[in-house]
Amino acid sequence: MFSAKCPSRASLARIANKWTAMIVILLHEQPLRFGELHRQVDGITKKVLVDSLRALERDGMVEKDDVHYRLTPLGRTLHDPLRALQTWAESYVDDVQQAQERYDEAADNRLLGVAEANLD
Amino acid sequence: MFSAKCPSRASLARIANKWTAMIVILLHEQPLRFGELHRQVDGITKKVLVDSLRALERDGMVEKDDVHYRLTPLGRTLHDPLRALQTWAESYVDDVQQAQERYDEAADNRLLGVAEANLD
DNA sequence: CTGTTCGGTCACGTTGAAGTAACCACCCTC
DNA sequence: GAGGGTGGTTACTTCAACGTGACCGAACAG
Repeated sequence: MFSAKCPSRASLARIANKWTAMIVILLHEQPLRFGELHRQVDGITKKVLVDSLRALERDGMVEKDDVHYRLTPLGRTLHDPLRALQTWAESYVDDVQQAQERYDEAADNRLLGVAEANLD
Repeated sequence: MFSAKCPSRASLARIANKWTAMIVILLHEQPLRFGELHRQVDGITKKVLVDSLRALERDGMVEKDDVHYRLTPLGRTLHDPLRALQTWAESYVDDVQQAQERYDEAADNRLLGVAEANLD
């Protein structure tokens, strides 16, 4: 798994990505047309949405039935793990932001310290 | 959450990434030194490992105690969701690979079909 | 039959993540 | 005090992801 050429690591790289997560979570609620997906995943460009959907189709997670994209059975098994990630992100945003502020402030203080030292 | 400027989406983007997943899973077993991490995460370069660890420290998920990197309490809450992703990847690699082969073969056949049509 | 929306494709250009290699301070040993 | 391992930093390059805008065929609306 931690070996560079292990296919399960490639597989992890494919699913551990924000577009995959958002698309799978949206399609789990209901099949959607291209345009509906495009509107719901705010800020995604057509190109990136097309590329993401093609990749998900290739990996057997999404299929297109006429005009609607829907999860395959394989894709449905992915929903819970990805949903858990999303839930984590929503639950702990604040802690993450506070940690970032503390870290950046500490970095600023270190820079100030260096500047003061240079004044000596 | 699906809004482009929502901070929880930024947060999701940060944790939904293969290096984050591998590092958090390894550090959950035990604190590790830089060199030990570097050896276990096969194929990662020093630069990328340094960058990833700095980002995780900034986000308050990892802290460095003397020479050992360890998960913070916040980082520990991330383990289960990421572990679930890893488990999924290991469980379904074969299905994904088969889907890819089918998809690529179908694409080849479409190309052949076009070539035949051109012969007419 | 004209215009419009939908679901793309194509040909770029730009950005950000990752690779490469050289260098460095610190510690340890011998 | 010379040499090796550890834990980085720095500068430069490469590559994949993403953005942009123009175009296009099919469907449908008027």
